[in-house]
Amino acid sequence: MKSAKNVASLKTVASLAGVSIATVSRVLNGDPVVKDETRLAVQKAIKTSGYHPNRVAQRLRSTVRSKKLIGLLIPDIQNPFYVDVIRGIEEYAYENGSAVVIGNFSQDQKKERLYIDILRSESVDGFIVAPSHGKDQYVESLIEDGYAVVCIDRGLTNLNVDVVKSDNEKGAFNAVEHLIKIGHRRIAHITGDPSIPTTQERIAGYMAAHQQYGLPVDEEIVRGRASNFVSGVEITRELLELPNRPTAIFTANNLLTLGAFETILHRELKIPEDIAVLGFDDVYWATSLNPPLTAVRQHGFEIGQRAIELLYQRIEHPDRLPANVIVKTDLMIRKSCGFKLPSKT
Amino acid sequence: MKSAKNVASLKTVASLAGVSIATVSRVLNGDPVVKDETRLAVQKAIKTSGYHPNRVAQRLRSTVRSKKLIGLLIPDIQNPFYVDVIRGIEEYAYENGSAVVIGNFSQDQKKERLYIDILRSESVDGFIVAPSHGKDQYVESLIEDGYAVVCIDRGLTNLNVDVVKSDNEKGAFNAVEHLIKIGHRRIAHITGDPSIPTTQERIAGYMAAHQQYGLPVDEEIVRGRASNFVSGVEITRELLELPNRPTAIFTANNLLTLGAFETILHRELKIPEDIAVLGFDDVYWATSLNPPLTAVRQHGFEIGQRAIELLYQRIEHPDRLPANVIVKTDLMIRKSCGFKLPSKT
DNA sequence: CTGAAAGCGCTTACAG
DNA sequence: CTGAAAGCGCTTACAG
Repeated sequence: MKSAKNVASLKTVASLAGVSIATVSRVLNGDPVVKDETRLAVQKAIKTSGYHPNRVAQRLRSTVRSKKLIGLLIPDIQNPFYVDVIRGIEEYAYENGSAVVIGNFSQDQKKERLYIDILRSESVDGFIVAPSHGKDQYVESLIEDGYAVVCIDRGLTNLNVDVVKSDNEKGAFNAVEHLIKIGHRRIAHITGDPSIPTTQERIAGYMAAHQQYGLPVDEEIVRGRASNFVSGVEITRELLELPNRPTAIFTANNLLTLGAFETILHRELKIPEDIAVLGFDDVYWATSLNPPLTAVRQHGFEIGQRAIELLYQRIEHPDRLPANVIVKTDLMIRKSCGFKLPSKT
Repeated sequence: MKSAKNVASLKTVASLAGVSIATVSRVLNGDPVVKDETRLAVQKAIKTSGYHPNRVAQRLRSTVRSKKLIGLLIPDIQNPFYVDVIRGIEEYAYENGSAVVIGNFSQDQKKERLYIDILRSESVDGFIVAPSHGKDQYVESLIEDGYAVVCIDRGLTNLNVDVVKSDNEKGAFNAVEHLIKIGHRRIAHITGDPSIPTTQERIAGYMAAHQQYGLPVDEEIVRGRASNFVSGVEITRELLELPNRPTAIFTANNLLTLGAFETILHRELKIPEDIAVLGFDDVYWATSLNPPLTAVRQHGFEIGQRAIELLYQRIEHPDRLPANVIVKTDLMIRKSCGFKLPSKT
């Protein structure tokens, strides 16, 4: 019997209940037309046979789009922000009987494309994607082919599509404003990968705060290459070696923050006395850092939930207008920035 | 054209190439019987039509088990250890054309069961599971029904099954031995959920080290309830308030470590001078903690890779004997334990 | 109210 | 070497 999955099918149930498979199917789909007596018999047969519908066959057959299988394309599963997003999506999916296929493409476009191909051929009912950049043609083609698609974290420049993301500009603005208010005048910004839209939005917030408070921007201390840990380490090092060192660093994501923290502590400099650190992305280990990190919290879980809600709606109403949901961020003030800047110079 | 996925099928390709769908199928599956001329024509038609096989139909049709779709059941996607495992599995799957469906059941047995049902009815070709406990009947039933199953992190007590996991006992032993060697004599152990096998194995390692070095164990400072952050906070607090406070704490996973760290720093105690901390699970933020954490590194990525390799083998040879792979751990010595215990008392 | 039948996109003996 | 046909497990008009 090994390796033989003798699963009950419609046929099993039908013969057990003495009806046709069409009738069983109707009962399963809650068709009210079925006679009560028949329904009861079928339900009993379903129970005793331990029948579970075969979703593969369902998916192959049905022409109307259902919500059984959702494809999820994540740029980096190691980033806790995306883990929160995933949890938000999964919780909702779970409650509504959908399954989620996660493809983690690790910021690799070739991998992203492979996953899109696979998920297409698995006939997923919809996609939730963080496009690798603003004009991601593979994601565009998905929409053009009529798939239900919701973007998270980043939108598409050429196409009008449902998007759910944080208010990056406002979040960055609030962060920098906070630094200014507690006395900082020379604030560095370690940005993420400049090609990613989010990076640009956070830079915009940084600039806007300077503008509003009449502070000049020194382009020399606004720099970024990749969005990863190594980049955080390197750029922090560069900043610390500047003759006119900044008094605060605003990092654009949690990996960069980690790089900055490690580099600063390694040099035996004190946070925030020698240099303050404020990071975009609040994460679960932020309060265990020493000192605890002041951070811009993104609501990843909510972003995930809103995204899948929109996806459900999109599947039901393919023609409704695309929505653009901006989720607010919160500034979590802890100790890594200090309260008042020590009167220096 | 909106919402109408006009995808090329075998039929499209067949008529384009002027052959039957059977022939197209043969070409796709590399059947050597096809005439070269025909093959070329078909291949050209495949290209021009942009054909991609429909995996749903393939899965429905084929009786032999393939490796196209792997189901992955993860107890807690927020735990970076599992994220590493996922990455290991995914990388291998990606290279071999498999897709991975991840179900994150959040230590919730009901959710685990739902996901198993869903994945069953998606006809996955195999499962990789971390069973919620040693006698997880739902996982057992999977094996009994002939599915290919590989367990990670924890095995099954009643059934002989492929297992890949860390050498928990040895890892814990090495950790405690290190603490003893640098002078600690009173070492607390904050354990994970006592019902999880891994917890027991780590406790065993703790005990073995004490035994080997002739150190008595004080049961009062070996305690644990859940495997989460809150439990880490609470138990650390209890330990710190003991009249005869331990000089070191060995925490059983990264969440507990975080709880301990935060609690200790919150009391303005110094690590390692006032109390040393050594954690099971090395994580990417461990070096950014202040002081950097001495930790037992598990090789999650490798565990994932070994698991999916075993799964592939199991699918090919359903009857080969179950393997039990134990992956070694490494002790990463950093600063949270100090080097020599300050001569105290 | 229920059943017979077609068909979703494939694969695979079976003929020829 | 290639095609016609059956069938995987469903759903859904169409008859009755």
